Amino acid sequence: MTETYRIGELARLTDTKVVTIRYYESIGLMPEPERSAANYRVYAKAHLDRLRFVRRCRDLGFSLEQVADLAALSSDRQQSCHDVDRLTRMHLAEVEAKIADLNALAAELRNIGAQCEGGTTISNCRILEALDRGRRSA
Amino acid sequence: MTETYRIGELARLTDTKVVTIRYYESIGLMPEPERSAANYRVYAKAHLDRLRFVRRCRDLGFSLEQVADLAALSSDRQQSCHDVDRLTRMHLAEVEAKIADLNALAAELRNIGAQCEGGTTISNCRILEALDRGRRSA
DNA sequence: CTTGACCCTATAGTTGCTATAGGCCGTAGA
DNA sequence: TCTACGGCCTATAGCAACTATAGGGTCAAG
Repeated sequence: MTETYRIGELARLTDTKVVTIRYYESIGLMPEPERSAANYRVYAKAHLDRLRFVRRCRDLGFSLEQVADLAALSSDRQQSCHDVDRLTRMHLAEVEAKIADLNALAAELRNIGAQCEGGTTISNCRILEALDRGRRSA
Repeated sequence: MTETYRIGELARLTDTKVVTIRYYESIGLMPEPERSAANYRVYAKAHLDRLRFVRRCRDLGFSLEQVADLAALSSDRQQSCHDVDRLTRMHLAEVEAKIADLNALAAELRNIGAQCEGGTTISNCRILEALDRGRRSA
């Protein structure tokens, strides 16, 4: 009745590699499952749920530590929602900062790339000159 | 006349940590400098130039491997500029892809965060419900 | 002559996995 | 019955790009 899964099935169901699941277990992010007579890991539905939660958080860019925090929070149903909200906001702020950084970077790369009009040899490559900015005085 | 630098000066001039400079040397990205009688590294202007180039490329998000490629290209002054241009374009494409990813992610986080209107406890936290999407059937 | 800032090497830790070696389990075909 | 195959097991090492630590040598100033 209570259906169980072996590690390979769990991996397929969650689009996770088998080694990654074992890794999550090793760092305490996944609880240790039962073992079969042959010492195979035997997972229950709760493990599948947990792994899906972890993967979804990872897809959203949370670090493993943040995922662990979120998971811990979610299991304490009496607690205030406040910390979850805070974690989410902080993460969003990080993501937005990274986007800003990358946008600036992309602009600069476009700028640098535009210097190259099919120039001839390295000796007068304007891209390298741009990369060298601050190296030679002019 | 030919001015020299010790590793700490080089670090200060390029805003790089001392250990990082040694690390660059260990992976062949920085050439091995002369040594003083006391076995201190003694750098010349060329090393400063090289390190500035490396740091600038890193700031622009190139991987160490890409930096090594760019440096190798830039030293062969007869060669065509084509490869430099290609590397830069490829990198720009990667950066743009990452920006797109992060934008999607930020949108989702904002969406999730908007669910929380100061809800009370974890047991009815809408953020966690959103993170659980796909876990419970409904 | 000792304090303190600097330098040296070598090794281990970080994050989030991935890869490899070496071996057991269970079943299906010859 | 043997054997080949996929799946499972543990343990360890490797990836990027550093950072941190331990345990020591050097050198100029007070």
